[in-house]
Amino acid sequence: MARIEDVARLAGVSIKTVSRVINAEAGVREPTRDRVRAAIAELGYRPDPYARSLAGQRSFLLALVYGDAAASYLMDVQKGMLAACAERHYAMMLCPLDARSRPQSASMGTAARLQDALGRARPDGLLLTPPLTDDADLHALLMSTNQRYASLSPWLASPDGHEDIGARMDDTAAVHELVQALIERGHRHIGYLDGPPEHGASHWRRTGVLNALAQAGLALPAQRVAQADFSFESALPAARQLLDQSPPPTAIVAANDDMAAAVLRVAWERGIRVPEALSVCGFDDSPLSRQLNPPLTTIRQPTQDMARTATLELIDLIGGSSEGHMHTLPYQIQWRGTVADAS
Amino acid sequence: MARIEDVARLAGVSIKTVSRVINAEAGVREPTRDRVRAAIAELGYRPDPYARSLAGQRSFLLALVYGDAAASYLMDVQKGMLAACAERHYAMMLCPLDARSRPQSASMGTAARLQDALGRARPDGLLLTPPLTDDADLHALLMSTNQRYASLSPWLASPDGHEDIGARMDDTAAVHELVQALIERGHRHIGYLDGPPEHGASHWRRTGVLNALAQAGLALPAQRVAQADFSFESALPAARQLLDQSPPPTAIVAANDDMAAAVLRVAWERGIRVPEALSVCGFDDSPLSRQLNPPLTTIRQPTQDMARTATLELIDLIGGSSEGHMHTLPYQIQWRGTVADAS
DNA sequence: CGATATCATGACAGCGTTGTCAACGCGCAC
DNA sequence: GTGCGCGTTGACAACGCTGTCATGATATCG
Repeated sequence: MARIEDVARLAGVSIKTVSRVINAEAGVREPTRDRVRAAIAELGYRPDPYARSLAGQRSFLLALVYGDAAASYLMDVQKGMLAACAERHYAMMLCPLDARSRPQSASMGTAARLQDALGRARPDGLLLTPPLTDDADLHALLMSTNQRYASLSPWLASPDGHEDIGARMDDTAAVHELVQALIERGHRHIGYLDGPPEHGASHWRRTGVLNALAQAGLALPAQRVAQADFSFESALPAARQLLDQSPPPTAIVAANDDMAAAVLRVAWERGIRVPEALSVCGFDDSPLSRQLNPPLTTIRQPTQDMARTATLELIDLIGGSSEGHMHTLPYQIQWRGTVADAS
Repeated sequence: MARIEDVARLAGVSIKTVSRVINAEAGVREPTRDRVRAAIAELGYRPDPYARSLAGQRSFLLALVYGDAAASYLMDVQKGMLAACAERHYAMMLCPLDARSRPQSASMGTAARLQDALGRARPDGLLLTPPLTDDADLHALLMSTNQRYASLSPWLASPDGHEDIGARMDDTAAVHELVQALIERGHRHIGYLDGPPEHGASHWRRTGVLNALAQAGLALPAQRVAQADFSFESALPAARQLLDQSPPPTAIVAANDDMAAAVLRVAWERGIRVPEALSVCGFDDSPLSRQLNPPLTTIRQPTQDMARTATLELIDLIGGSSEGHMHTLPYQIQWRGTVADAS
């Protein structure tokens, strides 16, 4: 494998000049630069990333930090982040903080597990995905160690003066718009299938339901709300509970697609026709939503774009060319086969 | 941040001895080892991974190399690989080779893209997932650069003398068993929804169908086979094509769950009742298969275990404690609601 | 009891880059 | 002609570890 020294010899310059060319630093005359580039190409030289990291105090490595999340969501996050990494010549590593991936550390908190993982490879920055964006210990650790990081969702209970960095979408507005449309189509008995209350996602989406109902002069009685943990299985009993009420809801909004699928399952089991007798809405626009029968009405979250945007923001933050912003990306309601006028 | 020198001073030993303790090398007396460990704990010392990589010529980094694959499958692969990495103190990076993640390199072949990616971070070993396991250029590149790697599926067209390393399952036997059971339940008109012919997965699964039919004295006429690319969308026209034949098939086996979902969609559109009028089977046991209505009969692939096993094998290969084996893990047929006796 | 083998430990030279700072060459002003 | 400043380049010391090999201490053996 060629080293920088070989390139320098071939180009007839010092290794420092080669280093300058590699790092696109100023102060190298164009002809010299060209000679060096030619030498690099001829030798097929690739700078050793470890030597670079050691000497330069930066690794060109970003880590994706995540807990338990739906496969399709996480996959989109990875794609977006990888796209940004490819654009800026960064590499990307995975840093799962859920207990299952690291059985031996089940007793540690998320912050401790993160610290442990960061010892093994030292990324220049981190991208946090929900629900970890609501983990106060994690924020505290990252801020105290002066780690650069971006988030894919604002910190729900962030202290005063904290500025989120990354990208988000307006969950509340999206759900508001969705529920408003349901109301316009005649629905008055609308059920809501919520996620864990400590998750920002649950909070913002629930707020959207409440706002839309309140605006129409409607209330959300306790028996029209059920709670689960965003998983299909956990949502089955919750969906049954909602459908057991009388009068039954004519529409159910779930905080994500997996839970909406559970509503569809229960309706199928009971012979309740969707959308004729029951409208169902999800959130995420996962592949699942298109594969269900009938296809699910849901809110498209621009997950890939958000991840890419947040990652670029993170890279700029690391490079010092930005102080860090939180970008808000547009959602889109996907009207599909699970919604009809209230009968 | 503490360095090895600080630990050495505190423990009253040389840095080399600390290095020995960190790397669990032999030749350090137990009391000394304890003093060093205590010093490490007291300082909260974490060896710098880049210095380690530079000096030691190894990175404790593994890369997952993949092309286009279903989200849930890839997620399981990641989980299994991450579990193995955590056990052995390796870090893991992602190396997607599909064109979308690296738009600017759309014109490069997979081998060239891999080479490009390997320049950015130099993993000690790679894990290849299908369908890249069938990419001859990739194998050639890896073997010529003497890279260690393992695969999650054998190389379909491997040259003589090539020994696959990693983990697999017996696709052919699984599908054989599944189709045999369909035949026993009275099905005689069985359709098969195939994947791309150049994929090993397509080949082995199709072979399973053929074997089972042949064993029962049945043939697989051309009009009972349709082809798609493993995606839901691509399988919709293929499913229609199968159901347009007369007599229509009483059962359709798809080469994966997404394509089986497409069969369910078309049946739903046409009012064909599943399983009463049509039995449907998938392959993968993805979350989707459980969320469809009715839930899909499918073959459980122990993806996570396979990935973990293959990764451990890879690590042993890197460490020289194994010459590399291909492990075969057991499958399991998940009988669910989409199969009934032929009417 | 001395010679030799074995074990535990340390000194020191890399590993392949980047950062710092000095040196050099050249043009321009006085 | 001399001096100054700027743009360009290079020498060399880090960066924080591991590998090699020498050294001293201890155990083994005849």
